[in-house]
Amino acid sequence: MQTKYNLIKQEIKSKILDGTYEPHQKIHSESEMMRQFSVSRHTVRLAVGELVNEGWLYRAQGAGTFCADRSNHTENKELRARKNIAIVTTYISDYIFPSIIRGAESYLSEHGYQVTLFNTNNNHDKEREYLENIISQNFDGAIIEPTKSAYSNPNINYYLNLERLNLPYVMINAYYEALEPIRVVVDDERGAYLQTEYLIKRGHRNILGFFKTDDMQGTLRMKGYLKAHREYNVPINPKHITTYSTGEKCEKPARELREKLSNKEEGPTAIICYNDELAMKLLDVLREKKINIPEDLSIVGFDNSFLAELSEVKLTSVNHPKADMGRTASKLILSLIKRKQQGKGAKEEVKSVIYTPELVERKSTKDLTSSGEDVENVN
Amino acid sequence: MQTKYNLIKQEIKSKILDGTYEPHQKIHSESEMMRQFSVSRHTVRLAVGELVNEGWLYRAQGAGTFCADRSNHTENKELRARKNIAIVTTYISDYIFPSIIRGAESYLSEHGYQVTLFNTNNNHDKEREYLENIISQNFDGAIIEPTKSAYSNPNINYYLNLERLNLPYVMINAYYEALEPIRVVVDDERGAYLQTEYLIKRGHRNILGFFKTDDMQGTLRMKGYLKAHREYNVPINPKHITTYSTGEKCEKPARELREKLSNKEEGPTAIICYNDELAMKLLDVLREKKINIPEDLSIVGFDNSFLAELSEVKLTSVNHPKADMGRTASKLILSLIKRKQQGKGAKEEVKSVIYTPELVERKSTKDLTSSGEDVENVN
DNA sequence: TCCGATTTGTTCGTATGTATG
DNA sequence: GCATACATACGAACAAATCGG
Repeated sequence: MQTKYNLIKQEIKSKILDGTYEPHQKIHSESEMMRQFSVSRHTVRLAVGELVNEGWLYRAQGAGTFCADRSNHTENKELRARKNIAIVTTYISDYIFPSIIRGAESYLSEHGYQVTLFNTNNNHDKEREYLENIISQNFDGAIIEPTKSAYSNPNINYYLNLERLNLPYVMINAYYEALEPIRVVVDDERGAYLQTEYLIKRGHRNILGFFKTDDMQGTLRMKGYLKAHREYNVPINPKHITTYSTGEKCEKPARELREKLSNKEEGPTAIICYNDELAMKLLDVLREKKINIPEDLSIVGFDNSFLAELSEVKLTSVNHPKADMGRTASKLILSLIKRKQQGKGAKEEVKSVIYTPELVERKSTKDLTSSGEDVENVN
Repeated sequence: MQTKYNLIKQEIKSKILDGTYEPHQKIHSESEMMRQFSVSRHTVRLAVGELVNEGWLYRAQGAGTFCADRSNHTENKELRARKNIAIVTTYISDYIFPSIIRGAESYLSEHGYQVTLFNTNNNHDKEREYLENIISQNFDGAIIEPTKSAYSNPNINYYLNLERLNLPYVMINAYYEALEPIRVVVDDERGAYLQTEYLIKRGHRNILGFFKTDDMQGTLRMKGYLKAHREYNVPINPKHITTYSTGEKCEKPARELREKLSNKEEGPTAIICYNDELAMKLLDVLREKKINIPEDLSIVGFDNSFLAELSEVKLTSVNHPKADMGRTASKLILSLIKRKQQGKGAKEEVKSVIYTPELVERKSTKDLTSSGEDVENVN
C-alpha cells in the first residue's frame, strides 16, 4: 500500500530519525512540500497529520510545523488522560475557601480542566500524602495552599521534586519562603497596617491584636500591626498582643479577651482580628459581656468574608480577593502548563500576583476624634 | 472552538457514551452523516478520523465505521490506579454544598479515595458533559446531585449507561424517579409538613409558601405544605403559593412578596420558605417594609444552614444533614464498589437512606394562640 | 462466483479564516 | 500592515474493499 501520503510520511519520519530534523526545529511548510513531492496540499496534510497524531511532529498555526521532542517519556503510553489540576488547601468547606475553590473550578472547567480536591486540615502528614499522590499520578498542575506556612516545612523535598519533575504548581494565600514559588497572595502586612492605621487615625491608642501565628498570613499581619504603631509613634503594649495556633483558635483568643477585659486598668478601645472568623468568636465574648459595638469598643476583621455582613454587627474588614484569587491562580497554572509544553521557548514570563488589600468600612468602629459617628467623611 | 467537525465529533461521542452506539455496532455511513449534518464528506471524515485516533471508533473499508470496544482498554490503568470518586453537584461553593462536599471528602479520603468535583450550575448541558467525562475516564464511582430533578432529564441515557457499564453511583438531595437509584435524601415532604404543622398549631391560618419547583425538593416541599393544610382542615388560598425556578430566585419571590404584602385584604401571618437562602432574601424585603420578625410576621426556613444562625433574626428551620449526607453517600458508594468487586456474591444489600427531618426552633415565629412568646412549651 | 450497490480510502482543486512574526 | 503558514470547509473523482443477492 504505497500511497503518496505514506511515502511523504516515511520521508519526513526518516529525517526525524536520522537527525536531519532536531527537536523543535521547523520542517518545510505545507506549500513547500506540495512542490517538493508534487502533490496536493491535502495529501501533505494527511501525512503530517498522522505524524502529529503519532507524536513525531507538532503544528503551530501561523508559525509552522515542528519536530517534536521525544526525549522525555512521551511514549504512546500516556494517551493524555484527561486534563487534571489538583487543588490542595488547608480547608475546603469553611470560611473563604469555598469561594476560592469556586473561582478556580469555574476558570479551570471553562478551559477543559477538571479539579481534584485535597484537604490537609493544616496537617503536614496529610500534605505529604497528597503531594505523593500528585506526583505519582499525572496531574498537569497543582494549586497549593501551604500547610502551617510560618513553620519550616518537613515536606520541602516534595516541592523541590515537583520542580525537578517539571510539574507546575502555584501557591496561594502564603508560601514557603525558601522555595520562592510562583504565588498568588494578599499583601497581609499591608492589610494589617491598614486595619491599624484606620483605628489610630480615629484616635485609638490601646488596640488589642489577635494573630494566628502558625501561618505566614498571621505573622505578616502582626508585622503590619506593629509597623503602623511605630510609624504613628503609638507605643505598643506587649500585653495587647495575643498569638495562637490553629489548634487553639476555639479557646485561647476568647479566654485571653475575657481576661484582658476584666483587667480594667488600661482599657483597650479597639480590637484587630486575624480574620473575620475570629472576630465572630470575639463578638460572642463581647455580647456575653454586654459590651456594645461600636459604642464601647471597635473591632476590625480581615478577609471581608460573608461573616462580616451576616452578623448583627456589620464588620469593617480588609478585602480578600477570594474567588478572584482562585481564578488568578488558575490562570497562572495554565500559563505554566503552556510554557512547559512549548519547551524552552518560554517567551511569556509567568509572574506572581500580590493583591494590595483595601479596607472595607462598615459599622464596627467608632471615631474617637470627632463628636458623632460620621465615619465616611473622615478619611 | 465551535467548528463543524468538532460539533459532529461531539455528537458521535455522546452517542457512544450514552449507550446509543454499543461496541462493534455500525454507525451511520459518511454519506448519511453528510446529509444529516449538511456538511461535506471531508468534514465528516475529519470528525470520524479524530475519534478513530482517540480510540472511540474503528473503520473498515467497504464495511463501515464501528463503535470501538473500550471495555478492556487498559490504556492507562496504571496511571488511574488511584481510587477516584466524582462528585457532581449543582453548586459547590454556596450554601449547604460546601458542608456536603466536606462530609464526603473527609470520609472518602479516610478510605484512600480522592475526590474530583464537578459543578453543573443546574445546567443540563454541563451535566451531560460531566457524565461523559466520568464515563470516559475510569472513575470508581460517582455521587451525583441531579440537575433540575423535577423535570424529565435529557441525560437519562447517560445514567442508564452508567448502570450498564457497572459504574456505581449514588444520588443525593433528589433523584430522577424513572431511575429509582440508590440515593441519600431528606424526606422533603415531611419537612415542609413539619414547617406548616408548626405554624398551624400556633394559630396561623394564612401562610405564604415559596417553593422552587424545578427540583424535586421544591415540589415535594410544596406537597408537604398542602398536605398539612388538608390534614388540619385549614383552607388553602392559592394566592398564597409562589413557585419559582432557579433562574428567577433572585427577583421573583421578593417581588411577589412585596405585592402580597401591599394587598392587605387577607394579611398573611407567616411565611414558609423553600430554604434558608430564600428566607434571607425575603427578610431583606421585610426589613425594607419595616415589618418586625416575629412580632408582625413569622417565617420558617429549610435546611438549617449557617444562614439561620447568622442573620439578625435567628431563623426557625428544618434540619438538613449536610456533612452527614456527604458521609452517608460516600459510605454507600464504597459499599457499591465493594459489592461490584466481590462479583455476584452480593451478600450485603445496599439501601437508600431517607433522612427524617426535624424542626429546629429559633426566634422567627410567634405563637398566636398563647398570650406571650412562650414558644418552647407548646409542642 | 460474479454483479452492483454501498462504504471507506486516496487524491486532486479551491476558497476563506486566523494566528504568527 | 503584510506575507506566511496552518485551520476549516466546500466540491469532485476514482480506487478498493465489503456484502447481499
